[in-house]
Amino acid sequence: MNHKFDNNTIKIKDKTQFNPKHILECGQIFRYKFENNEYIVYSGDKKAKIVEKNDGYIIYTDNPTYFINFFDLKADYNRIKTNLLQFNFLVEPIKFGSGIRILRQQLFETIISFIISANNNIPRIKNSIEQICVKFGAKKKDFYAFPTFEQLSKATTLDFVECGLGYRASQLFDTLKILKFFNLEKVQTMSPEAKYIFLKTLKGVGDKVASCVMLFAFGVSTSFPVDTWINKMYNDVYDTTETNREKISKHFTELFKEYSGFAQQYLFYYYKENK
DNA sequence: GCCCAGGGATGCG
DNA sequence: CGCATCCATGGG
Repeated sequence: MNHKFDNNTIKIKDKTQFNPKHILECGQIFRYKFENNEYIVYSGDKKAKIVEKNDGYIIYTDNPTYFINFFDLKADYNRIKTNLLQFNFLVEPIKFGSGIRILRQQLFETIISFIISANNNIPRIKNSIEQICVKFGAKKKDFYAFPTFEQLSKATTLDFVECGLGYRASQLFDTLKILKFFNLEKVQTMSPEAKYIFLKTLKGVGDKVASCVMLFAFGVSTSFPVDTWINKMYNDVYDTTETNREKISKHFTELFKEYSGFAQQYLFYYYKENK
C-alpha cells in the first residue's frame, strides 16, 4: 500500500485498506485506546498515535520503520480482498471490516497475551494485560511498556492472580519457566510446523492460542484460529451443531489456503460485533 | 443469579 | 483416540 514517512510520521492516503478502528478492534491486539477521536496503540516498548485526515491517516510515532512493519503497510489488501470475495459468505464481513490489516506483533507479547485470552472476554483481557505492564513493564514517558521476558520472569503466580488472570496465572507462570530453556530468536528461524509444535509445549497454549500466535506474530496466513465466535459462525453458515474446532479449522484452511488468516479476521470481527 | 468469554488441561472410557 | 468435566473471574 502506498505510504510515505519521515522521522516521526507515516502518511497513508488510502482509506480503503487501512482503518484503525477495524485494525485495532478486530480482536488481534489488546493494548490500544481511543481518546479525543484518535487511536493510540502500543507494541512492546513502542507507541503510535493514528489521526484521521480527509484523504487518509497520519501515524505519529518515534519509530516509523517499526510501525511500517507492524501495520504491514507493504501488503496489498485490495488483492487479498478481491481474492476472498469469490466466497459469498465473506461479502458482508469484508464490507464490515474493510480496513482490517493483520498486525505483525512481537512474539513474546503475543504468546503471553493469548494465553491470557483463553476462555476470557476482551475487556477483561485488556485490563489484565495493562496491569501486567504497570506491574512489570518499563515506565516510559506516558505509558508502561510490555515487560521483557527477564522482567516477567520475576513474577510469581500470586502476582498474576492479582492482575486478574484467574486460573491462567499458574499456566503463565509455568510457561515462563519453560521459556527459560528456549531462545525465541531461534524459534523465529524454525519451519511453521516446528513453530506450532514448540508453541503447544507451552502451558495454556492449545490449538487456538497457537494458531493466533502463528497468525499474529509469525505472519503465517494459512492459520485459521477457531474460537467460540468462529464456532458459532460455522454452525450458522453450515447449519450444523459441530463443536470439533480442529475439524472446523481444517475445513477453512483447505478452503482459503494462504488467505485463511485474513478470512478468519473478517469473519471473527463481523460475527463478534453483529452477534 | 445467570450465562458467557478469541480454551486448555486432565481424566476416564 | 473421543468425549466430559473442571477451571477463576468479571462483563452483560
